[in-house]
Amino acid sequence: MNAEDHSFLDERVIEEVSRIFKALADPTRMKILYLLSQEECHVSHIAEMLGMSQSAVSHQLALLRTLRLVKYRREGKTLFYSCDDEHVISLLRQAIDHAQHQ
Amino acid sequence: MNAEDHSFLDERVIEEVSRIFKALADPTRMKILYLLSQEECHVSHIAEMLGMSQSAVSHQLALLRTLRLVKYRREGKTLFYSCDDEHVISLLRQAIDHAQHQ
DNA sequence: TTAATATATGAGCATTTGTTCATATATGTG
DNA sequence: CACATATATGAACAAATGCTCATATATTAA
Repeated sequence: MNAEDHSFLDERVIEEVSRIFKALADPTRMKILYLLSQEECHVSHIAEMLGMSQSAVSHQLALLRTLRLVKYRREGKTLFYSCDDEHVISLLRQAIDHAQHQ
Repeated sequence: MNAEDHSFLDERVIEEVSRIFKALADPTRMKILYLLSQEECHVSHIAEMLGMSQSAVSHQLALLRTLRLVKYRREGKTLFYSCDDEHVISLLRQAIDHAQHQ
């Protein structure tokens, strides 16, 4: 097969997919996304559930926000986060299912 | 929701899924896997197609081998690599499709 | 055996990443 | 207003990552 016969990937697509997989590749972010796929959570609840500092969780949420994988709503002093990309959750679920059944 | 009401993930599963997504998160490895999902390739062919050094490609192939995402067969001096995990290719394809249609 | 070719691998290095610590910002309360 | 609470954010730092360069290994041919 020669180069011209291949279906190549657009560099933009490669970067976009890379960003998504990078987001999913970190255990902390995986846990956060998995948690948020089950219920809307406020920041300190996530921190408590994962046994992590508020700061560490907040930094990771900022990253997930930048990637538009999560969104939030404010209720007084509290911010409630939830998933904002069902497709990414679907990828995560599939990978988890596969890892669990092997 | 309390901690005991959650479906938590086994740490082993989290690490396993993290390894898979880390493998997919790098543009070079994505390109290699995508190429190998289309055809069996020898190392220097991959290097040429991706415009990368033989060494860089070989290092990444070593990593993908460790994760059992690729396999190879020898033919003389040449090693032919191919994909060894259809599920991971499926995850990659889905992510690519999604990135392409948005 | 010597040389050539294909690939693998170790060391080194610059960049990226994920955390902590300290502090800033935003909202609500008295 | 002052203060408490919830969250965000910048700086710093250690660890992980991906490449290059030099060299090792494996196979084949002369």
